[in-house]
Amino acid sequence: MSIVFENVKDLDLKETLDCGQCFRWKEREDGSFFGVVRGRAARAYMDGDSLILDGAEEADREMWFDYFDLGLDYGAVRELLSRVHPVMAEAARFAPGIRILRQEPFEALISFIISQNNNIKRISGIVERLCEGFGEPIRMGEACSSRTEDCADISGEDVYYRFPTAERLSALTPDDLAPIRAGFRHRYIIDGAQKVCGSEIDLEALRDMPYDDAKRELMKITGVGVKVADCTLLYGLHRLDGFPLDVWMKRAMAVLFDGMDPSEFGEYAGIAQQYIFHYSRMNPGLFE
DNA sequence: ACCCAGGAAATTC
DNA sequence: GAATTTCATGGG
Repeated sequence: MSIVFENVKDLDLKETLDCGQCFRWKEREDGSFFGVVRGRAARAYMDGDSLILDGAEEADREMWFDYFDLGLDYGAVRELLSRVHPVMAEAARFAPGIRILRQEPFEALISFIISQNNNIKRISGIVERLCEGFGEPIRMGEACSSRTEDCADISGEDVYYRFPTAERLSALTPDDLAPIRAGFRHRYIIDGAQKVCGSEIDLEALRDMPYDDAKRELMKITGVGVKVADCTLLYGLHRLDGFPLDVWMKRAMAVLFDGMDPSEFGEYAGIAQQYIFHYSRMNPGLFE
């Protein structure tokens, strides 16, 4: 079984899945990508302007549509942003197939807690070990309903794992997380899980809250500062006005944009940020 | 050995 | 309060 979305514009899977916004998609030998989203596993590839999701079920069509943000005209957004600054136009032209994914809020939160003072390759490894160690097993194309381990690895089929729930992670100790080798971030992960599942923080409520209020909520978590909060809002809650400033972005804004204020990018600043981040990271010579 | 990695907390000045 | 150090881990 598979899902096809026809006439998809402005989507390049490599640019979108390998630009530092998500950490669970793996590129295969044939150029397709395998990933797990909201407990659904799929293999994604483009055929012309059709997006194919092998292993996905028709019942999840809307979920996948939302995940790839297919309802937004990124061509129009690119034109809008490109008028703000010539370097912005250049960055958008460099990777016009980037889209901002609608990831699960909790997954985005934990992933970007892990991202601090870390590199993308190692972040992916830690996230993978976190899922394999503490996530529910599923199988290609069908969510595994069993809550025990014995659904895994009986048939010889490959087994995949959901991102762990806040409930599961909230019950752990830092030592329990030793196998994922995230070091000092272990207690941050646990604190985030505890505040989310103890309803101290309602992630869904952050969707329609003034941006700065939502950000302050997230920063109640130990290990969540300004940048991780911005990433959680942009990638997990699709707050496209968010503008995470990491070392690359600070340098880019200072050097390439002459200290311009990000708010000048308007309601789609977060998309601008992603074009600029990717453009900078792929062209480090710009800063020598 | 040293430095850096999509930072933030803890400590010091 | 602002500046500096520390925090695990792995790769260059």
